[in-house]
Formats: sequence, C-alpha cells, structure tokens
Amino acid sequence: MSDIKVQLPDGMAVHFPAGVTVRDVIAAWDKSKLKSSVAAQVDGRLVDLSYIVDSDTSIMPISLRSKEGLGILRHSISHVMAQAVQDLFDNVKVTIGPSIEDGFYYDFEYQNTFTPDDLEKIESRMREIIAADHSFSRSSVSREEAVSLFEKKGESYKVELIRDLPEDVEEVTLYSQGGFVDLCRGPHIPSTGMIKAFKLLNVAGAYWRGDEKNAMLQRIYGTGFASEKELKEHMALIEEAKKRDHRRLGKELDLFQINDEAGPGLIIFHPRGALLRTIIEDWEKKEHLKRGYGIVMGPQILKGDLWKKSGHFDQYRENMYYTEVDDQTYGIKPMNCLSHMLIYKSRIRSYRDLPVRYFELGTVHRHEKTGVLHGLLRARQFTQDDAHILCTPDQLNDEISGIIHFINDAMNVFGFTYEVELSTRPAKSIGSDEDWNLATSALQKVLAENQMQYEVNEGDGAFYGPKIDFKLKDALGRKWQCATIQCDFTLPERFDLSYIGPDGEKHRPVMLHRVILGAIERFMGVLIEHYAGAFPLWLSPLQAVVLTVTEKHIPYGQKVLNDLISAEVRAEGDFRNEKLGYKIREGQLQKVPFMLIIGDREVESETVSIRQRNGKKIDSLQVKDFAALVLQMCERHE
RNA sequence: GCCGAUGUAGCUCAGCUGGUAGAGCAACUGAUUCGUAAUCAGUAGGUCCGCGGUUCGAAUCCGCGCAUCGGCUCCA
Repeated sequence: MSDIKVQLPDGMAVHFPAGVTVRDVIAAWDKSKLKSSVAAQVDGRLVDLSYIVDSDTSIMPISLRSKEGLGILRHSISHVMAQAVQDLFDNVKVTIGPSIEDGFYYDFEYQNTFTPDDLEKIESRMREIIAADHSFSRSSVSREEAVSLFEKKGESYKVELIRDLPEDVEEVTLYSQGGFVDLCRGPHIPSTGMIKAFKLLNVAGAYWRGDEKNAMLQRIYGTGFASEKELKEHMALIEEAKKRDHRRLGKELDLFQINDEAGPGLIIFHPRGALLRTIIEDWEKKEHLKRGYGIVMGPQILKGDLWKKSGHFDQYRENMYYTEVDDQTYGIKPMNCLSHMLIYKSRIRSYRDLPVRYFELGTVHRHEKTGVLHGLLRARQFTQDDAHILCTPDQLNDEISGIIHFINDAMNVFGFTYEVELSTRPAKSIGSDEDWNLATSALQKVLAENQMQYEVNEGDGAFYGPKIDFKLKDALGRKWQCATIQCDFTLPERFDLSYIGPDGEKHRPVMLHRVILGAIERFMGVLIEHYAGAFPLWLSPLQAVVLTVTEKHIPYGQKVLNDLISAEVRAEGDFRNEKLGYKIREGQLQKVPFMLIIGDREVESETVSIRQRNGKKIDSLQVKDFAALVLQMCERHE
C-alpha cells in the first residue's frame, strides 16, 4: 500500500498508509485532541472523523468548542431529536434541521401540535438515544436510491429536496444513527454519546422552505453545548435578556405604554420616555447641523398622485394608510422622501449647490402585519432620523464615506459596536440594471476604501436601490438593524430632478437615503435593553433624585431640588414619609444615576450627600458643584 | 397575514374535574421621624379581554372577535 503525506496544523507533515481515517491521523498526532474533536477539515472541507484519506492532504481537527464544532454538535443533536420525535409520534414527517446561531431546530409536519409536555417526553427519549451511544454513519447512494428510500418511508419532503437538487448531482449522502436515516450533507459527531448538554426550548410555526405560500410546519427549537456548565450559562443569558426586555423595563421605568384602546403598534410616551426621546433628538439635530445638513419638515399626508409618481403606490401600497380629504385620496407617509424631492425641485440647482443634505426627524406610518408588532422595535408609527442627500455622481463616494463616519461616531457616543451588510437587488424592484450595478459598485467601493468588513445579502435591497445596513450589537451580543444607507437612482428620475453642470447643461443628481439611528423608537428599545434601563447620565431622563431623611428636611430638600432644576439637572424629589432605605431601594430600582441624601448634616453644611447608582459613594458637594459635575459629564456623553 | 400559547386587582401571579374570586407588591388612611436596597397597622380596589352559546348555574366548557407572547414571512 502506498504512503501519503498529511500536513498537520502544527506544520508537521507525517506519512500514513493510504486509506487511513482522519480519526487515526489525529490520534497519532495528538491523542488528547481526538477526545475534543467532532470532525475535521480536510483540504478546507469539513468531514467526519471516519473520513478515509487516500492521497496527500492537510488535516485540521475541529474542536467541539470551536464555532464550527458547536454547529456540528447542534446539527447532530437535531438529528437525535428528529429520531426521538419519530419514535414517539405517528404520522410525523421530517423536513430539515440545521444548526443556527444559538442552537438548532428541526421542522416537522405533524397533524397535532407539540405541547410543552411533549417536549419533555422528546427530551427523555433523546437521553435514551444518547445513552445508547449510537454512532453516526455516513453512506453515499444514488439519487434514485435515495428517492425510493424516502418514498418508502413516506418522507415526501425529503423526496422533494432530493428532486430539487441540481441535475449534475448524482449521489447524495445519508446519515443514520440507531436506525434513523436522514438526508444530510454532514459532517456529524462520531456518536450520540458525545452529546453532553442540550435542551429543547420551544415550539413555533414555520413555513416549508420559508415561503408563506407553503405549508406551515412545526418547528422545535433547542440548543446544545459542550458541557452542562455552558448550557447553564446560556440559559442564564436568556433569563437576563428577559429581565432587560424593553417592554418590561418600559413599564417599570414608566417610559411608555402601548394601549389596546389606542391601537396596536402605537406608542404612547410618558414624561420620562418622551424626555429620553427628546434628549436623543436634540443630540441628532445638533450633530446634523454640524455636518452640513439642513433640517426640513414635511407634511404627514400627501396626495395620492404624488405616491404614484414616486412608485410607492405600486411597490408599497399594502403597507400604506390612506385618507380622504375633499374627495381626494391622500397617502399617509410611510417614508419621508417626497417632501424632500419637492424641496429640491423648488428652484433651479447648480452643481455649485451640491451636495444638498435634507434632514428630517420624520414620523411615518406603516401598516405592519399584526404578527410582527413588537414593542418599540416594531411599531406602526415611528420617527426616523431620515436624510436625503442629492449630489453629483462625482460626489457620491465622499457622501457615502461621510455617512459611514457619522454612523461610526454615533455608535461610539451611544456605546455600541456594529457589523456591516451590503444588500443587493431584490426581485420586486424598479430601475434599470445599469443603475443598479452602478449604485451597488459605488457602495462596495466606499466600503473597501474605508476598509470595512462586510457581508453581502443577495436580493435584500430596497425596491429602489441597494443598501448598506449597519447591525449594531448590544451588551448581550444581540444584533439590531438600525442605520442604513441606500442608493437611489430612481426617484431623481421620477421627479425629474436636475442641476446645471459646469457645461451649462442639465444633469441628473444621484440620491442617497440614509438613517443613522434608524427609527428613534426602535433605537430607544435597543438602548433600553443594552443598558438594562440604567442609562448613562447624559441620556438618563432622571439624573438625580433628592431624598430626605425625615420630614424636617423637606424645606432644604425642596430648595436643593429647585436649584438643580434651574441648573438644568433632570431631578425629582422623594419627600415621602418613608425610611431612607426604602427610598434608596426605589431609586435604585428606578436606576437613577445619583441619589442626593438630605439629613441634618447636609442642612447644616449646605451640601448634598451623594450616592451613585453603582453603590460607590463620592464626597458630599455643594449643590452648584454637583450640578456642574453633572453638566460636565453630560458634555462628555458619560 | 400564518402556526402555537396566553389574557384574573395598577404590577406579578394562584384559583383541581362548572357552584358565583384570592395572595404578595403597589395605592390610600393612620401611627412612626427614621442616615445609604423594603417600619407597622388598617382600608379600598375586579364588566375574571370582548361578544355570543351550552347549562339551574360559566373565570372555568364551546364558537367568534380583539390583544399580547414565542416563532415564520415581512421590516426601521
């Protein structure tokens, strides 16, 4: 038998007889690695440990704790779950069961519904399968064989999957464990016994192949980890996320309500929530003015014909609200661009005038489907920090670059990191291929120039142009879409926008739509969850609360409060007849940055004793010094 | 919009197979005058999401609707 040369991760090249398994190679290299390996990368391709190597190659073991390894583990758990489900229930058809970011799911077709009780039963059956330590074995069969196998089993979804494979695919791979066979590319962990920690989480509906025209399947979500400890940590994270839920904190901190009597998806801001919003909006206005934007304001309703002209009527009709005024149909704006177009058109523009940047805190209404509404994160009325930039094609790069820097600055100020995605032309869209290509490459070019890492989402653009999306990451690592930059070559054309070039001729400007925070409501929701309601001082709608020790300190407390308020510190007083500890507890639960305690000592020395939200004490200060400190910290966005 | 679950006091929740509603916290009143995360006592508070139906009798069973939650699809 001939020898082959295997390149190992540490740079060593070792000879093995051809036909050796990946497992044997890893074992020979480092026994301890084998225990923690779920699969391996052979020439850059993920394969099982049982994979047979018969020519020169490089092998890298995939650890259970790596991202890929965890994905393979979870995918294998989903197979075990599918087996358990089929063992326990009749007339269940399997479909697909991939690993996802935090776990895995498997979609089933099943007449009845899975209950929480069922999940427990499935879990215990899974534990039996794991205890039996069945090995995952891979086999390769022809398409026809696979089709007839799954037809015999009545697994029509699997048959459909195989039939839809590209024509040149002649063989498919199957994985089986303990008598359960699934169509699967693999790889998988060596055997079910390797599963040490998993949990089924919930049941949800999901369309077959993600298309709402298809059958509704039942999806069971679960998660799995290398150890119980990591699973517990993950469950604790889920608990923490629940505590931070902005809907819950919104109520607890008295920020806003969403009321059935008013209507779903409509947010009613209470004084503290409205104050938080005002702080954000004031910051926005200042920042935009600093960057050469003009603040504009458009009407809430515009005539139907204008929405036809813009293309919204064709593309966005089912998301819009309408109203009748003097026998004319008006559209309630779902976007802010129309007025901005009219502002541009209000006079002749020279190339010397460009770029123009119109900024509007534009309140829009969109008829979102009932099932998608979600607190502040998905509402039917929301306010965008929206801007439209009209410029010459030459200026496009600089403008996009400027926006990227703006977004970066904003994310820093609010304490977020972010990821970038580029979305290309969707199926339902307007405009010529040429324009789309031009716009898409412009976005790509600027991203490259700014050395930004990004992912591409094919077909995920807006109907009028490609876009760059910024997904910000909160304290729990969850991602939220907020900022977006969208190219639009269409609207300038539909509105016949022009500018006079150096040549004295009319030219068409190009347009950028962009938002920085996105929707203020959504951004607030993300902020609330990110900070768990404990906003940094500069954002906190309530910065200080004055607490009196006893009744006799109220007059001085009142004076302190008045002084703070006139010094523009956002303060309230708690002069109730309660013990100090009780008031402090409440201030703490309300996450107020500073508590100012007023007792005999403070009245005597004309100071306030300061308790910080983080429990640390700082020295007593005179009111004016405390106020100066607060204003200083706000200035620095602390 | 689709699948599933849920809807009881301001909030969090209990209420077994149908017999007419309860706790803790909050609120209010009184007492207490207190120094860095909960003082004590008392009082009040409910179209049991809405509308129909079954029943001698419905928070409980059935139907329809509304809303919320978890997802899917869609999206800032």
